[in-house]
Amino acid sequence: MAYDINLLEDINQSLPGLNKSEVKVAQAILSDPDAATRMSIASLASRAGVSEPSVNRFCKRFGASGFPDFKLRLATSMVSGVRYISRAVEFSDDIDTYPGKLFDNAISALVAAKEQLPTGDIARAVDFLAQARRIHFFGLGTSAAVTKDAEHKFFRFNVPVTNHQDPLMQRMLAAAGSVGDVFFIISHTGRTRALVEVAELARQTEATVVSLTAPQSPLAQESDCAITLTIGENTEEYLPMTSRLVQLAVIDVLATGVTLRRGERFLPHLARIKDSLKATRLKPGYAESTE
Amino acid sequence: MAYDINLLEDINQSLPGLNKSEVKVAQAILSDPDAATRMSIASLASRAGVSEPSVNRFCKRFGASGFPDFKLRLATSMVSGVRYISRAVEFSDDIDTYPGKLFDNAISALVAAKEQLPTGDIARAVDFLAQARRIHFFGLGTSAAVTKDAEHKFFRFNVPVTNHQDPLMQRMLAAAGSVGDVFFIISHTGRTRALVEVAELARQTEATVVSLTAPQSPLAQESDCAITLTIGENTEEYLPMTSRLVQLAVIDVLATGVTLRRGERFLPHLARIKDSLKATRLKPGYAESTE
DNA sequence: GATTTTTCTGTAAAAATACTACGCGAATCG
DNA sequence: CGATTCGCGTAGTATTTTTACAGAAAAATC
Repeated sequence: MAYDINLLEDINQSLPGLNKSEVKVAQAILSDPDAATRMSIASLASRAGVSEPSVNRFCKRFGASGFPDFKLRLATSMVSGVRYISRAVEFSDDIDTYPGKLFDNAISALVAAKEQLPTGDIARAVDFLAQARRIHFFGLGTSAAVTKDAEHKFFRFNVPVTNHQDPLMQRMLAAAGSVGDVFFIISHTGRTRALVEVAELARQTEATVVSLTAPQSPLAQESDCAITLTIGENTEEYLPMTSRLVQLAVIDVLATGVTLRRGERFLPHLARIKDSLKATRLKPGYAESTE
Repeated sequence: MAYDINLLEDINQSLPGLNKSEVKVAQAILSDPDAATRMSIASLASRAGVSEPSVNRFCKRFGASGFPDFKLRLATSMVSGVRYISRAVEFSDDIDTYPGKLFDNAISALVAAKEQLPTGDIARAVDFLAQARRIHFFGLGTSAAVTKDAEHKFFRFNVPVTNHQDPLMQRMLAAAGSVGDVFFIISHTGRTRALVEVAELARQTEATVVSLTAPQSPLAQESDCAITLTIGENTEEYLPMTSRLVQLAVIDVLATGVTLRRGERFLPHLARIKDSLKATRLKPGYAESTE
């Protein structure tokens, strides 16, 4: 139901072009939007100092079918509004505020990513990965941690997996690519020269280049299959945060895709890998995960 | 207004303990929650095959003041675009289902973690980290990728940071700990013997042990400061997923905490680090992130 | 197994809420 | 200055929601 992402913003912006009574309604809503979602049309009218039909007209002006519908939109747009915007950490934030903000940002990044998942490309990437004879995960900087995680997931599929941060190693391996080699390159910007060049080198061989990066970036263009996502990394921030989370989630999706492709008979294999860790644990109580 | 984030999940879970007609209402809502937010109580009642008061009672049972209030909650709880119900991936899932499920799981893990954040422990951990003379990030298995990320964040604070996956290196460093050394140990289970032993070794020195792990785990008990979270890693799954995401988010929180502690005069330093990457990019258009 | 008690559920009426039609008054334009 | 348009509120109507109550079903007790 693609409602307006931010109805409040809309109201605020159209404030100048509104009638006298409509302005009153707008102000009443803006002054306490949360309360507005729980009021009856009568209460809101009296709080704004106007008549009920004025409120109703106001609602219709903003595309709602009536007052209840308007309240619904207002409520939903506020949730998403909180999620999508204005959660930058300030220096004045204390311990009770900034952790929540950071989590909200992370959550909204995932929500946003979920909505723009390029399913087709993911399916193709799964194809490539499932059939790979060998997989190389390459990334630099922050994305290096993601490739490490990817390595950790994919070795389970009984495919040789490498993971290099050294650009020279990356180049050599890329140049030595052959049929069945998949070079999986992760770069948030898709503009890191070293990685784009690796992609170019690999393309000149028979190998396949799959990337997880930004749309229309040089890296995406150099790839046989590019999974591209626009992640609103808060540009104010000096520490990169949300992009890795999304990248990791995508890696999860790909690993799961390959698992599904392998079918149920593959589960015992995964279970064996997991069980192998039991002995490393104190009190074998529950030994669920790899860590 | 802290509504339940996952009203749908709530409904789904209380399904067994409901009356006959309430079950009907629940099913009607669950089958198309989006439509339910736009229906009148009469339509919903007839669709569910019950009377209007039954719907009303149903709403009140879930903490709403009445039907309109219930619709509001339902709508807001759904906005996040997340069907918290989905959960486990099935082998019958296709490309259009399982990615969404995985993202939903990731999102709900973060939401859950956000609600149980041990703020006090986080504040103490930030204290330790901000004053550290040296920081060692240790983890094994999946958590190793997280420590890699942590290393990547914390070196920016001009503190020597190490990150070892080799248990022997970990032990030696731990044994050599001294005042000002912080050993930050990440383990989802908190029962990995090698890591618990490292914590013990470090505790015997003047160093500080901070851990990110499970509540009441041996590792948590061996720590000067333990950030503990219960993360519902789906035990059916054979690939660990959500725990790393949460761990990464917590690392973000800690890094941000240290940044805030350093104050605004520290920003230019971070900006310089970021700028240093510009030269590695093609078309210097926008060079926002470390990757 | 019958009876009492409790719990559930629907009917119907009352209350609350939202909408429409209409008309008055102010602003605008000729 | 008059005519027209537009904005706004009043009052009535329609819709929706809630409450009160009573019958039916289920559970508990004897």
